[in-house]
Amino acid sequence: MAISALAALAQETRLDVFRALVQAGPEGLPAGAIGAALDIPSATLSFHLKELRSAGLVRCERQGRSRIYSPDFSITNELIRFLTANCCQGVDGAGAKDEACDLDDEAGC
Amino acid sequence: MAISALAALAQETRLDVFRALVQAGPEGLPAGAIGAALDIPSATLSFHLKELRSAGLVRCERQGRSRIYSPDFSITNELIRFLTANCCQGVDGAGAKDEACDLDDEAGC
DNA sequence: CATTCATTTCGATATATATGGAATTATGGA
DNA sequence: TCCATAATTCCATATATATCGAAATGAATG
Repeated sequence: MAISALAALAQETRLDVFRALVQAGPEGLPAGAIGAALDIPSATLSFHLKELRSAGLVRCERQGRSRIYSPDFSITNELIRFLTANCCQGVDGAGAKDEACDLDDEAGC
Repeated sequence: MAISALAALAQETRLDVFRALVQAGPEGLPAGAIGAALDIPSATLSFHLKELRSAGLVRCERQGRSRIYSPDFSITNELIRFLTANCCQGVDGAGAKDEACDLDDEAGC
């Protein structure tokens, strides 16, 4: 599960779409509205929505000629639990430095 | 930041490597030991370690002829904060269903 | 039933990622 | 200096992802 959820969110457009749906709340949004708001061509949007859907991050229901997409938080919550357990090991990590990650700190390595 | 961290973890081999490092703790592990433990060819491993490094998820320091990799939790912690804020919106989501995500629930959509 | 509107699928194309053998670059001894 | 070891880079190759116009599907409506 973790991999597919991570992969689904690891893409600019898709993350934008998902966040828009989170903002919209449980009511969700019709595909067209998402595309209009984020300026994404319909074919592209459809591709990404399918991706989000198959990762279980969004649900979809028909309403007239529209399709209403809405966020499903169960997977994100699982993901957060997974990351906390497997990738942090209780380490609370103080205050998240804002480094540029240049690859050349630590010089020689 | 979120995108690159998500992308770095959204890959089986890389997630395995990162988890191994988390398990190993702050002491870290030499590249060779990781490769041996997970049975990954050196070139492949090197590729993934670079990827993890450029996402800021691991640090690396020389020690003799080895290179010791260790987990850096600042980014994962940031990531968790990000997901909580942007992808959950306080919704606690009860108990994470374990559905198979077949794409064909909800029938027609 | 023809038309319009919302959205998806198809299909062509471009780009990015993953894999791993072979060559290369350190580094620590004998 | 020469050799073995540890790891990286180089390179060719395979596979997966992203993009988006055009065609197809499906529902509402006159």
